[in-house]
Amino acid sequence: MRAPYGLNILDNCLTCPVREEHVFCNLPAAAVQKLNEIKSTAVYPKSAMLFIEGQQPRGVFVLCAGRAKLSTSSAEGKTIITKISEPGDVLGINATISNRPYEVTAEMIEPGQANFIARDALLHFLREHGEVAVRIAEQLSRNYYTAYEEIRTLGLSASPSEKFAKLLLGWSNSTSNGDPLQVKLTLTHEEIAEMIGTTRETVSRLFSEFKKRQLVQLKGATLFIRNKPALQKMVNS
Amino acid sequence: MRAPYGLNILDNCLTCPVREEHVFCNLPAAAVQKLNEIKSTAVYPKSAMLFIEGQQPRGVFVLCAGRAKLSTSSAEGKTIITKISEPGDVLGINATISNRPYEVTAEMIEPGQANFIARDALLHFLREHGEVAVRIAEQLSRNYYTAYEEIRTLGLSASPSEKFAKLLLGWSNSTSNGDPLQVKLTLTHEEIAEMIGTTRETVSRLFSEFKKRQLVQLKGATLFIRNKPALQKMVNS
DNA sequence: GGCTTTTAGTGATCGTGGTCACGGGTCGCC
DNA sequence: GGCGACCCGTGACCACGATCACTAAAAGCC
Repeated sequence: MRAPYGLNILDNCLTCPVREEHVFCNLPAAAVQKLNEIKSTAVYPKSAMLFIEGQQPRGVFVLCAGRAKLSTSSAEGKTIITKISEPGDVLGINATISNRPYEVTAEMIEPGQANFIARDALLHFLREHGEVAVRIAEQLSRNYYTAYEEIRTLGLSASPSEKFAKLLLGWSNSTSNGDPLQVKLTLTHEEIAEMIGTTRETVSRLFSEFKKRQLVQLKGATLFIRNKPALQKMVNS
Repeated sequence: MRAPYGLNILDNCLTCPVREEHVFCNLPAAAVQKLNEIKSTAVYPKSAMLFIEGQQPRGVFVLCAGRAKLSTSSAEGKTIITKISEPGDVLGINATISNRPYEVTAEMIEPGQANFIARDALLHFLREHGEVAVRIAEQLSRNYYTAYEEIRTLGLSASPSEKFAKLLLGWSNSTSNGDPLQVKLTLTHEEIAEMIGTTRETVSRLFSEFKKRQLVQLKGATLFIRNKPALQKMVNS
């Protein structure tokens, strides 16, 4: 069976490959069973919005396939991307737990699939399954540390080149498959600019400069990191 | 009895004036009793460090008197102040709960007093008193939202004047005593600069400019906000 | 295959805010 | 009182990156 957008529907993406930070993985069978009852699965095209900054929290989304960008923007239209979420991530958890409006907008940047768990059902489920509630608390704590890192990056590193280098190193470390020195580029320069708080043109120039300085090399959509120590020295915080 | 630095020692600053966000206020008598057993009180001079960024978490500090600045700094010596903590605030809670190194440095900017609760004792106490654990979770969530606001400020508002206006408005809203249009200035220009990610000189110039534009007026150490709408229009995010 | 739309690269210009330098003011301390 | 440490104000200079403008390339789309 083929879903729209050439995507295979996954029967149950709650039972995902083990990744330590996955909130809903490696749970007791009873909990998984209950989760399957209260979740609903949907397929999303590229550019679909899972939720929008400022909306009342309806519940959480567990990303099964495809990636989503989390962003927030100002009245003047300037946008910052705070995170690129990958399959396994739980989106909207802070807003849902504390019952405040979603603080970010979640938009699919690839076609994908996600499970939705409504707020009421989730809270009820958490009360019954304390061990999952603990996982949620840990996730909240991790979110805080991630946000904190972002503050350090934005507040302490002055130059775009520094932030750019930090972003590249972050990508090379979190590379899911194989060689940590090659990174598949999937974002536009515009999106990269929104991640490091600069402009598209500056990102273009940074790529040129880094290539010229032999720090990186570009083959197709794959970026090879040629001089990791130099990059690390630029970051050096 | 007089403590050093002309400070009265407070017998029990856990029973503080009610402020909604105070984690340890308005607790059942049994919990307060237990807290008093596991806490220890100390007096700190100005510039004393409660804990330092990167240290293993020893426990939490409940600030009773005096204020502390929370800051983080980069290898090159650049520093950002993320928060000015007031009496009643609990410091070091994220690190202590998640057992990661303190992410900030807490330094007294006035002589003061704080209760210390060691990590083990606190965790044991939380297990016995679920209602306090819930308060802690709420506090963690608040911390996240505060951090998130900081990211928006740093990432979205380009100009120092915008961030400066936002800071002033924040102060005027959180003014503890009376008139929200007058603010007691207690930080040096240097510290203000570290809060909005700019330099001391720029802060000086911003004060001059805002005074010239009749936005604010300075009498001694008190700042009067003369044109709040104009300030809000500058922020406008 | 040719069309529009999106993404990338690059030059020219210009403003903002960082940096450096210096003078004056205030507080605390021997 | 006088000295030193720490703040605060302001001018001059300059580099960096935002903005604008335009072309080129690549990617969807009938």
